[in-house]
Parts: sequence; structure tokens; C-alpha cells
Amino acid sequence: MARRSVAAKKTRSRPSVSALADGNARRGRRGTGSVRIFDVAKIAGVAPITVSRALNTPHLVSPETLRRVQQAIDRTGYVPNMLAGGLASSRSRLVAAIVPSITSPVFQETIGALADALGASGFQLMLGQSGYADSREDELLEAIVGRRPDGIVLTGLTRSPVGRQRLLAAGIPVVETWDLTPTPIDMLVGFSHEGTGAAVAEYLHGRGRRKLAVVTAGDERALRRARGMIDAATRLGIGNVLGGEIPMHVALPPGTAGKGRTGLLELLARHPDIDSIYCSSDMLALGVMTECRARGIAVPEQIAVVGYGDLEFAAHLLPSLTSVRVNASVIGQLAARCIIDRVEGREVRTPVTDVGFSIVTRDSA
Amino acid sequence: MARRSVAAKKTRSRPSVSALADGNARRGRRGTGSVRIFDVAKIAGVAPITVSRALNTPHLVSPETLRRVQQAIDRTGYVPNMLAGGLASSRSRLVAAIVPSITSPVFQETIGALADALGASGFQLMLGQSGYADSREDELLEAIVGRRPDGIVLTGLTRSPVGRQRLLAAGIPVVETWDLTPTPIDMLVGFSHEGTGAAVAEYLHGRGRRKLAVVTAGDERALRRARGMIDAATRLGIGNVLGGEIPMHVALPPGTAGKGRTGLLELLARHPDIDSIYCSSDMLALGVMTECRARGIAVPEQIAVVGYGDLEFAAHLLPSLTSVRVNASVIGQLAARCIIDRVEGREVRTPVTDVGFSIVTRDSA
DNA sequence: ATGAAAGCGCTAACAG
DNA sequence: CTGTTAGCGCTTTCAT
Repeated sequence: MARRSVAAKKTRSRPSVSALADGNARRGRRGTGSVRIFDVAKIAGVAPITVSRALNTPHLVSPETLRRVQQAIDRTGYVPNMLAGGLASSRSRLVAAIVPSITSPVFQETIGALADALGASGFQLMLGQSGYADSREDELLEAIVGRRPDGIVLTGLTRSPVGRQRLLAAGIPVVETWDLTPTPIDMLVGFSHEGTGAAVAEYLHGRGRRKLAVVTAGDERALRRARGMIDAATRLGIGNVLGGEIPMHVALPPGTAGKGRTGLLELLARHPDIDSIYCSSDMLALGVMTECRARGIAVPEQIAVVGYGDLEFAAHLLPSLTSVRVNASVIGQLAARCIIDRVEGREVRTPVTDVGFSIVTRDSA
Repeated sequence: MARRSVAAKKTRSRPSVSALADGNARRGRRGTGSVRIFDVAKIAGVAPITVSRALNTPHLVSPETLRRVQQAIDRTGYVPNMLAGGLASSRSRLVAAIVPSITSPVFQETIGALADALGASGFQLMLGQSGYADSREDELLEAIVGRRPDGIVLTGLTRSPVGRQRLLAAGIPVVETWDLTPTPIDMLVGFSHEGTGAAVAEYLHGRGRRKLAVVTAGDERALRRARGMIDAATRLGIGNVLGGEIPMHVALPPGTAGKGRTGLLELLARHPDIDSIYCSSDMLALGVMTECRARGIAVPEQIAVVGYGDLEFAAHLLPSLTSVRVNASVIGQLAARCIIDRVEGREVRTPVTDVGFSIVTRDSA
């Protein structure tokens, strides 16, 4: 046992020939065959740990040593193996984010801002899409936790107890985003979806609308917005002509222009008298407005339309689209900050942040 | 040296007390404190390597052993550390993709399909956004190569020789996408951007249009499409009224509806007689069409509009938008297949694939 | 079908 | 400021 250990040590140190060639000369396992910190160290005439310090904590290394190490790195084209570094240091400089769908334009802004903010601090973003069903989320979570990321950003709640449990057990900083909830797993940056719905109901009510309707995608958060709208409308005593329920059309997620058109048609067939429609996304609203135009329905005179997301094009429709604006970039930035603070050992002053929202008033309502 | 190595081995094996408790009882470094393969092995009454086999090559393990291992895993909530696994096996089951911008809707479909296809084979997607400048691409590339992914998917060419070099040196399978080029780094799935532009010119010419114009975003690929259009138009002998150059408006990327409106205005100011416009994205086209409507310009009677990307909403504008369709999902799927084949040691039959494109004819042109 | 030993490439801990 | 040593948690290699 001891004998073989000595041999092993010998192999490791390889006090052999020219730095870059000997990697191949070796007998045993040899991973990728690429340049290692060891090769750089030999060329620079220092110990491997010094190269490591030159890279990670340059202020602890003398300028002269730094220079020689840098030179050796340039000459060899050394790229540190972060798998090895992460394993040794328990810090992967990797942050994972899970979104229901990469395709959904609403999350893009958040993800983009998150990626930028993380990148600026030397963290890489790993993205997973869970689909709108919870089923895949659990296995995705396991794959992600297995990489030991320094942080995890979730879009929307993890309803699955297994998932929550795994996350908690892993001890990785978690930021939930978009949704506000009384019982966050760890940290939270979001806003009240019910609140946006309620605000829309109040806004339309204030504009004299009394026969509200909803076209929404069937995902969790969109439904919560619709629910908020309907509850508020009910409180305000407004609904369709019968004074009953608010007419609602639910489409399969994600919301698209095509589904918006279909939604309007279906709604109109059942309730020809509606005077305003709240859409759970601007894309649905685009479809609704197109269909209105196709059928000669004046917007906003006959039907007012309100969207959600305030995507760039909302301002450039005719009439321009009134929409609920959420500062999606800020969500991404704050989520990044939460995780970076946590990783760097700082106290996170605001584990729960409500970024709020606003209604951008334009011509459609 | 030998003596200490023996001591080390002793510590590693820890033939001590109850499986889950002893991790904490240990003196030295102890990474994350989470459950290790070792703990699972002890509970299952097997060697760690057997647990590893049960997980990675279950067909080499007896059913009974498999069952006991599975039970131990369930009981402990063990999640394999893929950093350690990747380091030991040189296979990270991670694929990295670089896109200019996560926000750009055109790439979403490709990225989404890529993520799905990879996920189905047990690979995780790591996403980086380079911005539309090449500058960040190099440092991003280094960060990515450092993670030793099993494959890298690039959107568009890496112009930087440093980047190409690093990629080549790393020996990681690389798939370039979207662009077709005579000198791929490794593998390639794309289509001819010049070709799409030329096809649009021919299409418009065939419809009797003679005064073509272009509104384009200023990124590499969009400019190539515009160039293809202009060259073809010139060959066909069509241009603006003077028979001279094709009027072109270049906007900062990414293309948006707002920039489309501005673009139309600017073009009209210089060339009031244009009869057709090719836009480098559907979003630009949306803006152009909105501005046409605002100024009472009939589409397609006075000005025909052609977009690019065939996003879902294109079919749901009024008039519906004629657009260049690229099968973006297929690009993602094929890119995934290329990398998976390579990783699993299969021959990649088609290192270069042209997925082609088509013009979806609708009412706007 | 299972196990023991060794090592993947790096950094934490502890000197000096 | 620099170096030595001992692992991080897993899988490869070689035995049995």
C-alpha cells in the first residue's frame, strides 16, 4: 500500500523532461491531455499553488512572480479546469436558472439581465427549461443540484415538496423570482400577480368599463393574474351584462397572437356585450387587437384592451397597447445581487423584495 | 511521504461509526457536508464503485444489488456530485451554447429545441450571451472551456482567431449554427443568409416590384442577408427609381418595432418612391407596417413588406406578413445530435448541414 | 458481478 | 509572499 502510494506521488510530480511534452509520456490515466496548472508552474519556476494564487488572489502574489506566471500562461494557453477547482474549493462560480420556457419573451429580459450581472462578477449562467408542467422540474433540479452551483434562480414557485426539500438539503442559495409568496424557500424577488390583475380591474373600472373579460394563458402565474382581476372586478360590482361572472377564456400556454384571436372570437360568441379585455400577455393582446380590426370592432371605443409585459412592440401597435409593466431587468439584477452577496459571505439585507409594477397607459384602454 | 500517504488513506476510508454521522466527525477539510457516494455505499453494504456502477452502468450490476443501492439513495437523498464525476471521467454531460443575445426571439426556438434535445440525452445546457460585439466572446469562451463541456454550440461565426484557436486546442466538439461557411471550425448546421436575401429579391421581382428597399439591423448576419438581397436585386437590374443603389436603413441591433418605424420614415424621406421593403426581422417588419398604417400607406398595394424569422405573430398581423422561414428547431435538434453522436463515439455523417429556408407567402407581399 | 487502489486537476490548511 | 501536504468525491484500471 505504502509502496504504491510512493509510486503514485512520483507519478504526480513527474520531475521529468520538457514541460509540455511529458504529459503524453505518462503511463497511467491522463484526463484530457491539456495543459495543467502544474505545467504552468514548472515553466514559471514556481509551485502550482502560486499559479493558483496568481489567478485567484493576485494581490497576494508579488508583481514579479505575477508577471512570470502570466507569461507562462500565455505561452501554454492554459485554461484552468473549473471542474477541478470547483471540487477542491466547493465554489463552482456557476449559477443555475430554471425558467418554464426559454421561448417566453417575458422571462428573456430577466434572464438576460441576470446573465449580464452574473457575468460581470465572474459567474456563469446555466439555464434549464422546465416546461410548464411541474413533472420535469424535479429531475431538472436534481441535474442542477448535482453540478453544485453557487446559486439557483427559480422562476415561479416550486410547488413540489420533493423539489423544495432537495433545494433546502443542498444548502445552495436559492432566489425565487416573479412570484411573491409568504413562504419563500430562501430569497425572493418578485411582485404580486394578483395585484396586477386587481390594478387592471380598477383601472378599467375607473375608465367607465363595466363588462370586463379575460383572455389568459393557462399557466400558474397568468391564472393568478386573471384571478386577481376577477376578484377585484367582483368586489367593484362589475362583470358581464348579467352581473354574474367575468367571462374568461383560457388558452394553453404559452400565449400567442393566434390564441388571442381565437380567444376573442370565443368570448364574443358567448358574451357579445363585453367592453374591455385583459390579456395575460402582450402577444395575446396583439392577437385580440388584430381580430378586433378584422371584425371592425373599434379599440378602444367598443372594446378596451390591456396587455401584460409591456414588450417593446406594445408602444408600436395601432392603437398603442396599454400594458402592465414589470421591471424584468431589475428582477434579474437583484436576483444576481442576492446570490453574489450570499456567496461572498455578505449579509443579504432584503431576502424578500417586491419590485412592484405599473400600468403603462396608452391608446388601447 | 509514504507514511503520510497511508494515514491519508485511512482518513479516506473512514471505517468508523454510523454512515451519515461520521462525515461531521471528520477533522480535516470537508467540502459541502452533503451525502457522498461513500455514505450510500456503506448503507447498501457495497463498495462505492458499485454504487457508481449502479448509477452509470446499471446493466453491469445484479438486480438485487441495484435494489439495495437504490434504497440507500432514496433514504439518504444522495445527489451525485457531477463536478467530481466530471473530473474523474473527463465527461461533464454539459453542453455550452453562445448566443449574441438571449433576448433575440429568433434564437429562442433554436435554443429551446437544443435544450430539449440535450436534456433527453441527459445533457445540461449552459448558456452564455456574448452581446453583438466580438469582444466579450473571447473571455466568455475561456470561461466556458474552463468548465470542460462535452460540446459547444456557437451561433454565428467566431471571427476572432484567438477564439478559434482556443476552441481547436480544447479539443471539444464544436457546432456552429445559423451561418453557412466554407471553413467551419468543426461541425456546422445552418443556411445561407445571402441566399435568403437573394430569394426575397427574386420573389419581389417576380411580383413586379422594381423599387426595393431594406430595413435591417446592423449585426453580422442581418447585414449578410441584406447584402444578398441587394446583390441579387442589382443582378436583376432593379433598384430605386434612379436605377442606382438599393436604399438601405441600418439600425443598431437588435431589430425592434420602434426601429422599424423609424427606418421606414427615414427611407421614405430619402426615397418616396419605394414599392417594397425587406426587413431583417419580423419585429422590424411589424414596426414598418404600423408606420405604413399610421401614414395611410396601403400594404401591399403601395408598399410590399417581407419579414424574416416567421415568428408566430407574423400570420396574425393585418395584412398577414410574408416572411422568410427558417426551421430554427431543426437547427437546435441537429446541433444536439452532432454533439451527442460525437460524445458517444459515433461517426458524425454530416458535419456540415444546410437546413435551407423558405418564403412563407402571405398578404403583405 | 464486485472490489482495492490510484488519480482526475485543483485549492484549503498550515507552515515558514 | 511562497511552499508542502492532503484532500475535494468521483471513476478508471486492474484484480478477483
